Amino acid sequence: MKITINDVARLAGVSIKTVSRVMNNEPSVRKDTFDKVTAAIKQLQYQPNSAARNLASSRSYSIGYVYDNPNAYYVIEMQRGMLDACRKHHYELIIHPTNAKSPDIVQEVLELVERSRLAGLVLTPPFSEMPHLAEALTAKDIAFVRIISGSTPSPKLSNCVLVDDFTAAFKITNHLLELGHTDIAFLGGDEEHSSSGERLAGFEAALGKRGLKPRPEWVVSGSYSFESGVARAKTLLSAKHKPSAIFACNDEIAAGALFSARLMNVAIPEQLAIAGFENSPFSRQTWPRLTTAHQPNTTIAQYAAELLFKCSKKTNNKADVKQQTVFIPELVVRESTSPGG
Amino acid sequence: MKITINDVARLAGVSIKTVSRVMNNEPSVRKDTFDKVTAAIKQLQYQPNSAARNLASSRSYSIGYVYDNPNAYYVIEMQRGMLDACRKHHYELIIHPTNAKSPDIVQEVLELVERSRLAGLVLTPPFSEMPHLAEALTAKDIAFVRIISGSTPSPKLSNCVLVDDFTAAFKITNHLLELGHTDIAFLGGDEEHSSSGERLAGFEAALGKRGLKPRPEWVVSGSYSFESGVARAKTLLSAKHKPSAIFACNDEIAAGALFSARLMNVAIPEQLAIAGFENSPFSRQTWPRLTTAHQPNTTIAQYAAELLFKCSKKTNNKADVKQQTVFIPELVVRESTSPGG
DNA sequence: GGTCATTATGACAGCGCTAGCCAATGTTCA
DNA sequence: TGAACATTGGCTAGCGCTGTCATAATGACC
Repeated sequence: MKITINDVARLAGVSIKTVSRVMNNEPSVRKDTFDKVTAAIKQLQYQPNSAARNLASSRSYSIGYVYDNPNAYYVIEMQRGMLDACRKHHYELIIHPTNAKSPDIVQEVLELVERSRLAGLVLTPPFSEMPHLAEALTAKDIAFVRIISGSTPSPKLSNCVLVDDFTAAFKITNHLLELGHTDIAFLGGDEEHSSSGERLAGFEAALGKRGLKPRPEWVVSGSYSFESGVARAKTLLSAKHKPSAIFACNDEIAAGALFSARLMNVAIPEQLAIAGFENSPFSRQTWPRLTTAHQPNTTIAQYAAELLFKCSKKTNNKADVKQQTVFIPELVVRESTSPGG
Repeated sequence: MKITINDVARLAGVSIKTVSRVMNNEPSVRKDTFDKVTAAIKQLQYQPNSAARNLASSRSYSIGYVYDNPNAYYVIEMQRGMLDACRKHHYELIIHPTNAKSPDIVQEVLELVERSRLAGLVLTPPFSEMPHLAEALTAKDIAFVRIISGSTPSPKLSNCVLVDDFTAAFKITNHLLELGHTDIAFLGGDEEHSSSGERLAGFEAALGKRGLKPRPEWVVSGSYSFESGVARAKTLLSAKHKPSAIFACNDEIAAGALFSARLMNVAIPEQLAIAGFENSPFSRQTWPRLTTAHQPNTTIAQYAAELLFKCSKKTNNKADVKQQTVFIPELVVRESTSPGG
């Protein structure tokens, strides 16, 4: 009942070895041979036995996604993207939620790779921002791709997918400036995340371009949480001189700020414009809905996984992998900054 | 470098086969032999090569989680629980997000099982509520465990983990009744989810026990979304005779209702008590925070996976698997119903 | 103590594929 | 035309484990 490589070989009129060559994208297979085999594979709906492949080649056809992120939407979208890439390339995705602050985190990840014989890893913050983890993986010759905040490709950032938080923040700030706001407050996220710093830099740059400077008391650090947004907005809006707009470092903070504003009878967006970041479902569940920056997480993750496959496949030379792609989150204008949406 | 079954056998002074027996919990291994082998495994930190096991036994050590649920928190918690169980039993979890409404969904799931050689599946709604899927899996002799809404074990529900939405809804309603509310409105979820019906039944039962009946116009169906909560609460609160409490079928609906109430200057909980369901992070990000029912998703999922392992393991007789466990979500009282929390 | 039933253990053959090598063909280009 | 190269097949040999079956150890019983 089960279709083996033998059946494919027979149907295609070639040897097992050649089918294997095709399956593994090995070079030196003529185009027409390749097509014949591909057709046979398709016709028989041949699915290679991955256990046998893994065993024989002593490498696995699965990649790992290590995460530690309270933002469920983010995680779901990331794994969705990786899964899409995996399906295309007949890989499997092994997910591994864990505690990033564990002291043995490096060891744990290495063990994961060994135990599940992973072909590589996709790392998101905070794992992608751990230099010692990257070093350990490199030392063990384990392929990995990092998704990190950044705007300028550099040799140091090889095998990275960059998300340009700077430019996105610049765009959001610019949007607020174009609406006539100059008194803009910035509510940062956790400072250990580089994304928060990048977004602040983008904010400052946009102001600077117009000869403006942020008021120091309006650049308030905190954490990426609803509560943190509530508290900071309350303070800002209680002051004598109030900002006319708030740029929150993510949607949760923005929702918190919005909440405080409502409680204090501040009309949104008439008296106060609020912008978030992420375009999480959350940003559509406030009222007014939040202007935000859309991060195409699924696409980013898919791209990262594809990059990983390139790195780990023997047929590719590693030289061309050093290229870096930069994703720029898009501005999404909604009612929290602009009455019409 | 890599430790194989050979190393363990040598260290324990037994044959490879005996180590294999121990690894697979096969019967007829003497206690002292078992201990010797176990010690050796531990000492060497032996990790069996799953590819080899799969190949040799032509069954896999991985289970699948098929889902289609917009609620990211739910999905994350479920997969977390399954993953915990998998780690314990040296299984792997294959996640498979898909579209439940696809016409070929049964075929798709069957192919997934075949392709990834899954040992079994854990199904959550809506997949767990598809009779034709269950039939197809049974016909193909594929092990699966369903997580469904229900309160009474029955032979029909073999290999099910039940979540007692009825009793939880009863508890929530009772909580509102105890606070003195009698004018309670019910905001339902999507009607195709049996959970919504179960919760309504629990609501009605609690009222009935006190000789009360729900007012028909206060039992409003809709969907499990924020917007649906906003709209329905607005209608309710615009009527001449207003409810003094709202039982929303999930936290999103409750948050929407809360939002409408605030807009209409209805004080929470003084003029209107609101309760949700799920205890999602969402329920802590409103203000006041939501009274809700905590569904221990991670535990439920872990339990379901364990049950699946029992079903699919050859060493167990299937008779004892028919037992059904019922999880009852716990009442969590917060400020949206009771001023002090 | 001997016989038989039972349990515990081991030898051996693969699971379905890949790897590496060499030989046998084309195919190309000087 | 010949040499160099690209393409394919045919072998052999596993990968690390499990299944099957034979064998050895143990126990029960008269």
